[in-house]
Amino acid sequence: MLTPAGERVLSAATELFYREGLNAVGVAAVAEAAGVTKKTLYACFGSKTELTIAYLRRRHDVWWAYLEERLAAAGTPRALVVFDAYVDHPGLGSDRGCAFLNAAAELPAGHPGLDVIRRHKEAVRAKFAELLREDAPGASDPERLAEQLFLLLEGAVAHTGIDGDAHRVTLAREIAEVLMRDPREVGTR
Amino acid sequence: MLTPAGERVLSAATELFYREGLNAVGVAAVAEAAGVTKKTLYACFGSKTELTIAYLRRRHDVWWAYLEERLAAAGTPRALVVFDAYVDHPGLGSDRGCAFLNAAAELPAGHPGLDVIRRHKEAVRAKFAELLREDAPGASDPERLAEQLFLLLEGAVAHTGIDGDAHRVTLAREIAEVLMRDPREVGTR
DNA sequence: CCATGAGTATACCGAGCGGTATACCTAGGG
DNA sequence: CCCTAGGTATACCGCTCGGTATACTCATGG
Repeated sequence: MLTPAGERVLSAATELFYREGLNAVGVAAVAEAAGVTKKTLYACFGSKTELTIAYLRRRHDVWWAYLEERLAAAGTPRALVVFDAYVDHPGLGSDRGCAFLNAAAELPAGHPGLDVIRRHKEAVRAKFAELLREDAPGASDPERLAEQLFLLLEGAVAHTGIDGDAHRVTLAREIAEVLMRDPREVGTR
Repeated sequence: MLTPAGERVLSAATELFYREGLNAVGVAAVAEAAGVTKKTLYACFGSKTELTIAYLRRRHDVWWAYLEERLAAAGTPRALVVFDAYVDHPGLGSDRGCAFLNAAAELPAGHPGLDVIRRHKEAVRAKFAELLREDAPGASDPERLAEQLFLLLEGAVAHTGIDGDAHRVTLAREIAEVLMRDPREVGTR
C-alpha cells in the first residue's frame, strides 16, 4: 500500500502527466507539486518508469470504477454509457483527450506502460462486446458491432485533445445510437 | 526553397521524429543522421519548433499527394481509398500509427504545429465528405456519413501504434464498406 | 529507551537539451 | 580576383533531466 506521501505523489503525477505529457514533466516537478522531496518520491516508486506505470494503472482503476457505477444505474442499451463515462468522469479531466492514447504516443517501444495501455483498451472493447451480448441476446454479430463502437469512441477521444473539447464523443455517441438499431428495422417500418 | 543539406535534415527529421517521437529526438541527433552540423540545421530552420512544423507539413504533403494519386486511379466508392492510403503509403512508415495524432499528444498547448495537425485532419474529413457527395449524389446525409467514416479511420490509426500493425484500419475499412450501403436497401431487398 | 521507518532539506552527479560562437574551407559568379 | 553563400568542425552556454548521497527530524511501538 502507498504511504500518505506516496499517495500525494501519485495524485500530483496523475494531474501533471495528463495535462503536460509524460516527457514534459520531470520528477522534480511532480515532487514539488506533491509537496514532497525527490528522495521520498524515489523511496515510494523507485523510478520514473514505475511512477508512470502507477499513473496509468490509477487512471484506469478510477475510470473503470466510475464506468461500472454508471453501468449499474443505467437502462439499456448500456453500451452508450461507455461514451458518457469518457466525457463525464469526475476529477480526471478530459480536455486533453485520452490519457492512454497520449501516453502510447510518447512511450518508447518496449516500455512496460504499453502493456497497461493495451490491457485498458482491450478491456473497453471487451466491455462493449459484453454489454451488447447481454442487452440484445439475439443480435447477429455483437463482436463486430463492439469493434465498430470501439473505433468510433477511439476516433472521437483521439480528437478530443486536438479539438480542445469533447464534441466528437457526443457525435460518436449519436452515431452509435443509430448503429445499434438493427438495420433491418430501418427499411421495414 | 531548401538547400540540399536542408533537404537531408528534413528527411532525417521525418524519419526520426516519427519513429522516436518529437520530444525524444534532439536536434543533435537529427543533424548527425543527416550528416550535417547543428549550425547548418539552424541556418535552414531557425529552431526546433520550425523544424517540427516543416516535418508535419512535409508528412502531410507527401501523404496527400499519394492519396490524390490513388484517388485518380480508383473506381467508386472512392472513400475507401482513404483507408488504403493510410496503410499503403510508401516511405513514410505506419507501424508507429498516425504521425499527426502522435505529435498532437506530445506538443504543448499553443505550439504552432497544432494548427498544421488540425488542418490536416480537417482536410481528411472534408475529403471524405467531398468523395461521398460526388460518388453518391442522392445520399441522404453525406456529412454525417463522412464524420462516421472519419471517426472509424481515426480510431483505427490511433491504435495502429499500440497494436504494432494496421489490422484495425483494414477492419475499419470493412465496416465502412457496409455503412456506405444505403441502410434502406438492406431491409427492402 | 531507543531503534526503526517515513519524512525533511540540500547538494551533487553525468548526461543531454536547445541554441550560439569562433574559425576555417570551398565552389561559382560579378 | 575576390567576395559571398553554404558548408565544415568544435567548443561552449545555461539549464534541466533522472537518479543518488549525506545528514537531520520526529513519531510510534516493542
